[in-house]
Amino acid sequence: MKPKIKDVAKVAGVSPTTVSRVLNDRGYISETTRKSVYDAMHQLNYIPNDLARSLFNQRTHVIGLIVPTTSNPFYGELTAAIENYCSAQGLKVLLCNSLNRVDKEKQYWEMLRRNQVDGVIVGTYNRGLLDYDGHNLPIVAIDHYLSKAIPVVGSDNYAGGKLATETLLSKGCKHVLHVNGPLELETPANLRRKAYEDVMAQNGLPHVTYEVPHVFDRNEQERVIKKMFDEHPDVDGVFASDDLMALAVIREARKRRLSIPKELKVIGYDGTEMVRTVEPELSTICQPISTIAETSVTLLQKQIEAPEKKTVRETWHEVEVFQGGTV
Amino acid sequence: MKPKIKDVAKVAGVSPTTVSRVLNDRGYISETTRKSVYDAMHQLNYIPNDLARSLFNQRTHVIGLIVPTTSNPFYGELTAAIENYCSAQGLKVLLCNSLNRVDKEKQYWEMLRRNQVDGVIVGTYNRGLLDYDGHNLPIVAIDHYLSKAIPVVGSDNYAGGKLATETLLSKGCKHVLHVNGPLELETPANLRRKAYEDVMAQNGLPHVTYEVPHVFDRNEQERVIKKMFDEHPDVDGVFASDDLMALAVIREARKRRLSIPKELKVIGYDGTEMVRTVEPELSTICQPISTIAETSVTLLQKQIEAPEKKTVRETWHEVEVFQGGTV
DNA sequence: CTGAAAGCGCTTACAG
DNA sequence: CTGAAAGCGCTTACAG
Repeated sequence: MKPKIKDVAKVAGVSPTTVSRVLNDRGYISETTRKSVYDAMHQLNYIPNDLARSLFNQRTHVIGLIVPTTSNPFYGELTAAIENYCSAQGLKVLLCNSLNRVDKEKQYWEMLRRNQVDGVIVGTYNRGLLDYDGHNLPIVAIDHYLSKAIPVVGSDNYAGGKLATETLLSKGCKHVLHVNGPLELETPANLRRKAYEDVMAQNGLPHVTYEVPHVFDRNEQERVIKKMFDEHPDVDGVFASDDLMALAVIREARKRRLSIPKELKVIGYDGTEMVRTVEPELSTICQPISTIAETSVTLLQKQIEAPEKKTVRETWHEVEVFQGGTV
Repeated sequence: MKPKIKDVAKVAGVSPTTVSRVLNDRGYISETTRKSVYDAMHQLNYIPNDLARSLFNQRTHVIGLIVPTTSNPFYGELTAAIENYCSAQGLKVLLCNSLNRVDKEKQYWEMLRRNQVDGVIVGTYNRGLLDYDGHNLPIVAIDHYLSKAIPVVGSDNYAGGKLATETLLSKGCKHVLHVNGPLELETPANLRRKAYEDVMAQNGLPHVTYEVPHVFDRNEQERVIKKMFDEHPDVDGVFASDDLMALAVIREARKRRLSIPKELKVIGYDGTEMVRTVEPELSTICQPISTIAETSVTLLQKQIEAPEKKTVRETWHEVEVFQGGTV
């Protein structure tokens, strides 16, 4: 079967200890034995068993990544960015698509622990699911407040919401509405709404937010958007809390024969490569996905290396407005 | 630190052997000891160490998944579908985004072996990268021929290409062109082109295929598409080998003030949820992504359970045409 | 510079 | 019905 360290040792004419030493480049080894060990490894096509190493070292170099689903372009890109950065750092990622379902997420947490992951990056939130503090597992959250102790990374949602709203107003909108996903207070994304409301208030304008309770439900989204147009026939600007929502708004607007950006201006949030490719017309607030990915991984690594050290609690990255043609 | 089986045994007043037995539900255990073991496990908040189990069992229940990148909607959805089905089967997935780079893919293969994965699902191909036959690792490929022995799963590319081309012709197109990705012979996706050529020939029409050599390069894609329009001003139908390409064609057509579908008809391939949501107008050939995902996992599991048994070499799933408004 | 021994946390024959 | 022992493939003190 698969050659093990013992086999390599036999071929090289040394002890397993020595083979392990050259493998890990630890201690003094004479050049000649080092060479003969390497030769033996090549000859046998030896591949170390990371399970055994991890068991001993109490370190797997595996992290868990929990996202709602890689089907969503934002999370698909975030996942790619995180995994890529991890692989450059020698970290491996165990992927978990929670589908925002409590039962699935719970199961994933247990699975990750059983597999002794060194840490986990979470892009979901299920209230009260986990005793997030009563653990000793390094965790970094993306755009979700899990607990007082867990670092959060994301785009500067407040600045983004402000930028979006101000962009609409600066283009002459008078009646700006906002569509958002589920308004849980734990989501920093909620700051997008807050910023919208603040800016509107500062300009002496009323604000109205429409909520799509179940985020990946297309029909419900459509229903809410229709309602929005029905209740506000005079709307001239919409800030959608993500690009898919913005595109849905645009589709509905077209059905109603509203010309964009003349009669209605629309701006989204996220600015994924995907949406930018498929619909370059869409004006949006771009999140720096790869920066968010790198920061999350780096913060996680710091926690892994030095669990006792305090880490930065919140990291918000700058956003940019992308001027497409819908604003 | 973390409680181990020994700690549970001590609390329950039994031997580690017995704890292991109730954990694995193997052999006869009296109800009373079973209960006391469970109680001890709860009390200590015991979580089994899968590393140790895997080391002994020579089975990790982890598989590797290699895709170009989850940023791409097709692979993002495929990844989600595969991971989901896996998790329902008690399998975990180690994600690898190869970015179609030989060096990365090579590194991933080694990583997966070191981690003792039970098998791997591959959605990429790098010619001659691996001695695909000189291994004993269960592998399933998605839409790529890796070697004579490795099962391939995908959509019925030939039928899809035929359907696409026939749809265009049936709508009255006379001058149909085809845009495709890199034309490696190893890709069954090449059958999409073959089908296009065959159908055109059967109808006594000339066929011209444009190739975009580097698949995820937007600029190059644009360049090729421009060239296509320049060289064929009389084109009235385009079959693009994937939806993103089709959307790029449509964008260029709009720039050239061609009205769709009146003057130009366009049909794509893939039919991801994403594109269907963002651009429901696009007519396309839909691949049954979740069926492909399930078949791949199932085939892999069969190989894992019974490595000596022959598996089906090729599995092609039916496609469907989606009639949007671009055809 | 190199090796024998013990141990990472689990499981499974083998006894009893 | 239950336990002591050996072993999965590695690594690291500890001797020499």
